[in-house]
Amino acid sequence: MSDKGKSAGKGRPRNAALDTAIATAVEQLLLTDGYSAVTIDRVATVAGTTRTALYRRFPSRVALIANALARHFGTDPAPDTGTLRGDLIELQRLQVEFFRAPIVAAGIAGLIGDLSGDPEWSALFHETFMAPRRRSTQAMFQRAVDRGEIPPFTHPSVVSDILTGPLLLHVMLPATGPLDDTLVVATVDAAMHLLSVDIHDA
Amino acid sequence: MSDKGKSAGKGRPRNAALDTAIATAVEQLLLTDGYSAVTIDRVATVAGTTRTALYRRFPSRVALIANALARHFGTDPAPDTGTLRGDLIELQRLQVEFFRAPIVAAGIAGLIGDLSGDPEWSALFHETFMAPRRRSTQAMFQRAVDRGEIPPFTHPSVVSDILTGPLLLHVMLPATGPLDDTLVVATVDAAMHLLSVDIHDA
Amino acid sequence: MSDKGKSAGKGRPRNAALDTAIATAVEQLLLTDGYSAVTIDRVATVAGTTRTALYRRFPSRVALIANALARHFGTDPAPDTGTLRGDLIELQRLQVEFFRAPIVAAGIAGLIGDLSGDPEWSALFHETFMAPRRRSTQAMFQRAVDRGEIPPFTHPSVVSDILTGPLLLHVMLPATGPLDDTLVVATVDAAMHLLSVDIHDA
Amino acid sequence: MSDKGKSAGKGRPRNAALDTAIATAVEQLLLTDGYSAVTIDRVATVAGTTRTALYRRFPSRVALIANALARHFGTDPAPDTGTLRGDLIELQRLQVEFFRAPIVAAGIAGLIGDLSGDPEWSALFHETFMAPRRRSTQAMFQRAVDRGEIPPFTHPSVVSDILTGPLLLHVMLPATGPLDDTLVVATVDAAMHLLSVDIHDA
DNA sequence: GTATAACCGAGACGGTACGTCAGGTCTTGAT
DNA sequence: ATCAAGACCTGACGTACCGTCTCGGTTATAC
Repeated sequence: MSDKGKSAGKGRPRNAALDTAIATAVEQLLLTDGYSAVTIDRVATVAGTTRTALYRRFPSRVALIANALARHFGTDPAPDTGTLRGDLIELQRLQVEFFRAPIVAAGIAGLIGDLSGDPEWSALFHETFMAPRRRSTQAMFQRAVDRGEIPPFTHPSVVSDILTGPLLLHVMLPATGPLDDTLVVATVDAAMHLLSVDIHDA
Repeated sequence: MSDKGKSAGKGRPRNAALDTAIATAVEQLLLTDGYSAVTIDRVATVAGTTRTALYRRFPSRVALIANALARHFGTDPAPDTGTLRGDLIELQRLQVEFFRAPIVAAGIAGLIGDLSGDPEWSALFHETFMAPRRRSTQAMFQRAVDRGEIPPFTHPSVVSDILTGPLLLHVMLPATGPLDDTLVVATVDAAMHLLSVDIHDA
Repeated sequence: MSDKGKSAGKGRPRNAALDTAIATAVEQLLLTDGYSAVTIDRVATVAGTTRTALYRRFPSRVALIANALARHFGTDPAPDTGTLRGDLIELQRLQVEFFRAPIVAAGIAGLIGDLSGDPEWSALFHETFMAPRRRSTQAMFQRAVDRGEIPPFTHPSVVSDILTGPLLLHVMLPATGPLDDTLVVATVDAAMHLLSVDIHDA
Repeated sequence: MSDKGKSAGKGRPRNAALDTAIATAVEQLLLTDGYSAVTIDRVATVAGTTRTALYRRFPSRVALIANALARHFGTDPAPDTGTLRGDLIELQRLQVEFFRAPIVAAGIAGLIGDLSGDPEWSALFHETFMAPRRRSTQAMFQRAVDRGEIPPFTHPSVVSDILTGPLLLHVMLPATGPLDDTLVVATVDAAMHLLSVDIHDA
């Protein structure tokens, strides 16, 4: 999502302090003044640098913000507690942690909004923030099948939707209330049910 | 969400043809060029009028677009088929119909993104697009309780989240795939389960 | 310069109170906020009426302001003191009185500026504010010739220019200093000299 | 009157071609369509650039036009012909040349009008266009005094008023007729007279 | 006494310009 | 190759005027 890791050795090296100054500036602006306040100009000013330096690192405003959110996207290994329910609870705990991070909560709606309409960026966003968790979720299901906990399931992605969708809803529309533990339990519960019965039996 | 219906009789009346020309222009731009193309300037040009006429009707770009989406928000009465499952299926059918409308699909992500950070607008959006359906859903649950289909339930809003969240996820991130019937059935199934058992039993 | 005096008897008569309210509003705005503040909207608001009523009286903003200044344009008869010098002194006194009126001082530069480029309006302005005094000045010169005070003069208009030009300069460019009596005496002096000698003798 | 000559070496230098394109555009619009046609928008369009580039150079429309006129303001040294009369004739020739320049004739009335009410801008205008000539005029008088041509004079500025005022009057109100040589001779004549006699003797 | 006509208030309408802000690119001199 | 600085074009923002128009309602005179 960024251009980091360019320095191949030739010319003047990147100023590492700038990298962090920029990241800090983005976060600060996002938290204090909201998504719309995160402009290239203001980030540069707050970071004490110039537009040029920003564009050398990020190709666009969206990339800049996406990168800031990505820093808060845990790369924890897929949970493997031995039971499906334990795995799911842990998974949701991780997801909630991500969505509840103030920077994520402040930025994700605007980011998705700005992405919408551009399939390329949209796909990249999905691949960065959604796909990894979805993939580890699928593996989790497979382990449960292998253990005999649940029967083979033919529509695993809808379960991911039910796990993630309600969380996203709460993050994007704060008027729906806080992202609390009741939601974690309920989504896990629902997922367990869908995984236990064949969907067209229901 | 708009200023329509203002005229108390005084002054020159609004040109109704303009109202529709504007709405049409918004839809057209949204569908052909995407959310970011829906600027006050372009809408005015396409509608064959001026910025002034737009600002007379809508206080901001957000209101303009929200109004266009609201036109596609069905005000159908809460479904009442006699059975909880039938009600839920019908509810989801309505929701999917709304989210699948090309204009809604094209505009909702950007709209929610632009709303984020402004609690007032955010609340208004929620009240306009989310709350009505949520309220009729609660009534639906109550009827099922009265009929003895399900036990009293203490967290009805999480069920609404599980019904709506996954749909929103698919609309906003097209990379997750189309909004198909599998999702309808799965969400209804999950909701039925959550309503049948007490949540902390699960 | 205005449309006053229209009432031919038939319909509802003009509200005379509005006429004065408008004139007062123009003067007030001109004096307190300057020429650029005298907009149709603001005048209407301050006068407690509407644009419509203004446009019924004046065809344009310029006419509105010109009318306000004209109210301060004395229609005193051409002075006739018996001597040329006495006449000239009196004439300059009248001119200074006009140019020093706060409303005139505040409005004339802007008015002439807005007129510039439109020969029709420009001619009307000249005819209204300049020509009358110029004509009575010519008559004054003729009386002096008849009395034998001065020889016949072939370029009387340049004398008018020398009498009026310096006053206008001071009104339009306050940085040149106040419009004081020294200027009156000097201009009269200069005019007397020009009238006494033939110009190509000098 | 402008922001030119800013570059201290840093950053991308101003595009000099733009400077001239803008000046040309202003002159063209002023001459063909008049003062009121000289808007930021139109100048930018005609100059083939953008509003932004204009605002980078001039803080306002007034500054833009003032700058265009200033280009036609001769910086010729104070005339020194050896005789007061010769100096005055030469001075008036220069003034007439300035006021008769089509751009000046087209723009000065509007410019002074827009300035009126803003003492700061008004003073700057006076300092730019009026004061230099006035100062060299004072020096001219002093030389004549030194030569013994005229007695010491205590109100030199009124003579400047009489020299410039009538010219300005003719430029601003074309209905008073063209700015011809008769006016030059008459104003010089009047000035000579005022300088030769003590003013309160007259 | 009832047309008719001009007024009044309110406010919408198409235009045009304003001055600002943002995005993303390019150019310069210096490190 | 990086950095700070800043110019450049593009395009949108929201506001303010202008002068015109269309309403409903109100006086007046004139038939």
